[in-house]
Amino acid sequence: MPRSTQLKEPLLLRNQLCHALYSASNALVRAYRPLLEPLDLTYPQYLVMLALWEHDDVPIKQLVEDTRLDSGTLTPILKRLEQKALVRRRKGDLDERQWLIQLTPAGVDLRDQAAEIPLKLFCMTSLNLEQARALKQAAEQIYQDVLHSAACQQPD
Amino acid sequence: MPRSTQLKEPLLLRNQLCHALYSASNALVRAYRPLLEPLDLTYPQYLVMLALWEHDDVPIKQLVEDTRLDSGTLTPILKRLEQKALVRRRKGDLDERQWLIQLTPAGVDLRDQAAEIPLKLFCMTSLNLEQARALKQAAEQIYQDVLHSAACQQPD
DNA sequence: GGTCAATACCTTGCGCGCAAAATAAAATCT
DNA sequence: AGATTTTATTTTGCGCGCAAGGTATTGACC
Repeated sequence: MPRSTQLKEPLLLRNQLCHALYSASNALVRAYRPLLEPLDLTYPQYLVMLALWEHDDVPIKQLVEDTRLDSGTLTPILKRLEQKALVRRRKGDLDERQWLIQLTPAGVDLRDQAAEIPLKLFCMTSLNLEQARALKQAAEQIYQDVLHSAACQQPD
Repeated sequence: MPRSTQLKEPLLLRNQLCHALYSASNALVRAYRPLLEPLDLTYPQYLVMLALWEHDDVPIKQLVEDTRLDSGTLTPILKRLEQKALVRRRKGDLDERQWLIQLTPAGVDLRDQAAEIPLKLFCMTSLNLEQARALKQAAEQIYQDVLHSAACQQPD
């Protein structure tokens, strides 16, 4: 396939980077499901737990930043994590507007059960470490580029 | 950052390839929104239209394969495209079980309005063609690897 | 030819993802 | 201090994404 194909036939699905990323992302979330089922977590809930295992007792604002989920998505997720008794919420001491999210002992303990998940998932892929690093960096670049959807300056 | 960090601290969000792909994919769909709004399409609806512009008058089974959306997702999407008079559905001639999805003239015409979208989106990123190709190929590889979620054989 | 399994598609139910609007507290301005 | 704006979070509404279960038609087996 000549390297210009992607520009010559941009409407073909097989040439679409976005479709590849979209279906890969969906497939990854599907692959997480059986691994997360023993923990009774969905993938977005797992993302929140990852964030909290790193920084506990934080305002929702920080979870928005760390997980890259928006607040309208986080609110019901946190409600479910609270129902499972994995997190608690308390009013901020300084700022009455913000809620601080705190792991319960059960939430802290769950970390051990999650410890093997990243490696298990990595092993499902045929990527080596170098490829994975390059892919992650490229995905980060796209995320940053597209985040605020600047206008498009077409080249030549 | 040493190259082994990802394996040493696999639970850190900033080391997670999946999180990068997940948030990049979500950000891309968000970036499509203003471009697709004039066409009155969501991103998944746009995927179906891409598939149909390529192969018209096809059974849903083929749309499942081409778009990589499952049938439970496609059914309501096709219903909405039908409401917008972009597609029609007719019973299969040979097989009474299958529905053939067909573009209407309006559906065919919409292709022209979509022609510039892939390039516009590509221009939002700072990727060059080579990077985009590599990223797409890596995403495809992950998609294929993870598709049927084989068991994990841990290396050394 | 009748039974049984496979196939194509639809429905249901739940959890996001996110834009837009609402609420309430803090900060800023005057 | 009172009015205005900003900030943190919740609510609402809609469209997926997908597992699980259902229906109807076809194909395979005996």
